[in-house]
Amino acid sequence: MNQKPVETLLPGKEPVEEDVDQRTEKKSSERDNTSELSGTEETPSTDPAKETPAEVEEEDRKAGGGGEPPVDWFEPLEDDDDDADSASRNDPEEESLAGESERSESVGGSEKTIKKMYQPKMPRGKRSHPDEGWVEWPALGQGWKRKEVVRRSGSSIGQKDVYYLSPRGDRVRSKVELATVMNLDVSKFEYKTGTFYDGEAPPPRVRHRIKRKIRERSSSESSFMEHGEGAETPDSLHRLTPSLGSKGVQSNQTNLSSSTTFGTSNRNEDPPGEHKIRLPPPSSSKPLPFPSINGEIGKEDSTLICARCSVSFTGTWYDKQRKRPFCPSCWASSKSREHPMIRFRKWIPCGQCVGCHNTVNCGQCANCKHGMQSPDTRKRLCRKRRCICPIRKESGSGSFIHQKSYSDIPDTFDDSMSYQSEVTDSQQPSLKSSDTENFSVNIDMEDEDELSTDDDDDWHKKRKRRSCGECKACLCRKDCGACDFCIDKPKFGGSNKKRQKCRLRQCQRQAMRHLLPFQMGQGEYGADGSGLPGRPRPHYTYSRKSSLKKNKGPHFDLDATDNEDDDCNFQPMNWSSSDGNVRDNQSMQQLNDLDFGVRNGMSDRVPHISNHNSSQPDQQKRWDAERSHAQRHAKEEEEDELPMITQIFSLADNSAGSGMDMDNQLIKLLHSLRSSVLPILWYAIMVEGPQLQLIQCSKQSSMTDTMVLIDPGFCYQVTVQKQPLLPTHPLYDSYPARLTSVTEVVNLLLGLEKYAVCQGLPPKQPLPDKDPIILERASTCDFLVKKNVSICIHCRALRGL
DNA sequence: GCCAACGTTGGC
DNA sequence: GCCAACGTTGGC
Repeated sequence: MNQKPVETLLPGKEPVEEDVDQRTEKKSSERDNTSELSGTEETPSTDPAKETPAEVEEEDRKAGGGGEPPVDWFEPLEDDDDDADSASRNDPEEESLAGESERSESVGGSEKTIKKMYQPKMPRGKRSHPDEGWVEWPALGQGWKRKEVVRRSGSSIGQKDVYYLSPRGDRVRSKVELATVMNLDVSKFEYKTGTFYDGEAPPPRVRHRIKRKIRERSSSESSFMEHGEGAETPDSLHRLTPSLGSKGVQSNQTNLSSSTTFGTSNRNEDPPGEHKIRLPPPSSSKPLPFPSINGEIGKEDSTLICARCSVSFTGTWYDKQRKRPFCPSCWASSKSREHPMIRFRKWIPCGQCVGCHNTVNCGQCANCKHGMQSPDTRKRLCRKRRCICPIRKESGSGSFIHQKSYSDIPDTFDDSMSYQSEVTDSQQPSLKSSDTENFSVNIDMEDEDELSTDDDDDWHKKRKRRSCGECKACLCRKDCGACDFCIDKPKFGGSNKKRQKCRLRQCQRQAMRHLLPFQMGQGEYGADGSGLPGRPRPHYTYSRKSSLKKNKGPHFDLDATDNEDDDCNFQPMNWSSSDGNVRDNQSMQQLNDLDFGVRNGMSDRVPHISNHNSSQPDQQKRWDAERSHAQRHAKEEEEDELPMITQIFSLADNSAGSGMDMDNQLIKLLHSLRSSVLPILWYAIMVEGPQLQLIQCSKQSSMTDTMVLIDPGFCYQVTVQKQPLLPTHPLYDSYPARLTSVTEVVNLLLGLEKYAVCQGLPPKQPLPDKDPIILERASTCDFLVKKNVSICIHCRALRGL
């Protein structure tokens, strides 16, 4: 059966789902497949890591199952081999295959996918052209096209996503979207296959495909295979992936030597063909009634009664909670999805110890005898060949908790782990069967360590590196609903083009800068945004070194890299949108805030201009600069004739001590203001604090330098040219102390329009024409005076008027 | 160099 | 099945 590797491999590579009927419609893709498959099939035989042809055949046998019912197209063993090969050498063929992989996204590329899975470490190939791979799909109507894309990396590698393309060019990703685009009832449309059905919906498919393992490569694994033991190697025994078990189940029917892993005495109960369920490894760890005794394993094939169907069976199959015995059939039927989160960690033998180097079964130990005498397909590793790696023992003290990995482990993980435990209970006396949790974590941790330096780990980190998980933005779970990214989201009625996380939720430390809720800092912080929080934009080489260098500005050491103080440095920021309703723009006041924010704190209503020395030239120049700056921006806005809504916000440093609820209340008010008509050219923005600010953006307004600041408690303050009005200002007497509604805000804004800014006092002595006019103000200047009054009484008093 | 767009992948 | 959102690409 090994003479025709193509035939034996093909079934294993067949996508388990549908596709049979589809293939006729994918002729073009199949043509590609033909040539690529030839490359695929050759991989095992050309694998230099295989020592002998016999070993290659052994692998083929395992992979192909010798004509057994189709197995999953993710053949872990092959994958392992290939991975091992990848780890131990640079396989030129692999490179060529990578190229093939790049072309294998379209329909019918399933077979090719097997190759893709073999090279998850390969850098992502060139993305296929969006126009490629589409197949006319008349089932949906004239002009519709369909395309299948196989995920090329990640833990869901190999998974197929189906897309449809409407005649109008709408790209549909799901049934929901399809319903939207077609505006038809698609309830009888099977999205995956692209067909309509009559009557009852087709029964849910039993997915043969398991979650693929990925990132499962290690040199130790490779070296292990070099022992030439094929299926009998500790490696195979140590596999956790159920798919391997399936392989074992399938292959054991034709080849005892390959029936190594975890088949059970009742494996024949596996449903055949389409309904054949890949069974998990048998359980033997806590709280099984047949734990290892003195390292002995072999009680597993005792008779149990299935808690579901009452059928007696042999083995140690339990439900996923491991509380009740489940026969394999019920176990399988209880699994709609196999270990979605499992990374298929392995116990990876060191490959160096005496046990690992021993390639000959002693034939005397209990495990050897068990293998020879028991029909149980589980082949247990000869005790003389167990890994006795001292490193493993040193680290096997039960202190392996690896929170992240462990937290990812679903309850179903036990099923896999039990097998691991079965193998290692005796191997690792310190790990009792009751140490299931630690044990499972142990494995994961160990694997993490093993793989910590490979690209795979990099991949994982890469995917996760945009979130520190600690900053307030990361902890925030609620979308603001107002930023451009939120607006883009379908749930907010957007077109889902940007597909980015809410700007307020972008990690303040690790998100790319352009995703952070500011861009205004560009001018203030330098064109490259140096000094701003967040990661610099990538240059697609992801060589952060050069980028981070730029990040070290003089004002802030916000190389966010991991500065725990980042939050404290968080600056007011804004975001932009190209969607029209929210537009990238600059708040003049906000720009000024960069300098004066601290002095302008909500809690401080004491004027910072404490005396008439405010007339000092530097003070006046600063004001002038502010005014000039603000007016310049206002002019730009007006020239653009586009509504300006600048949002500035930070979840960092909630100095008011209010919780997220209060923040949210403030955001709600912001939203209400945004959806309301405010007095002309008043805009609501959110800034650090958080603080809601109402700003007048028109230089034509007498309130151009006036802001209303609302804190999370809805208390407000009015500032003019960054200086707060004294609490004694009569304005405050006319309005409630807290602005809790749009109406109250609007009333205040309307009231402000009745005021003008105190003009202060002109210099006593006329200055040369070219000199700037320096105004003086009293320390108690009202700033805002009625429009028919140009100078407040305090300034007048200062001059003795 | 920026950024809109979107392929892709993780997670529920 | 669907959504969220990360990372990359190509156009500008």
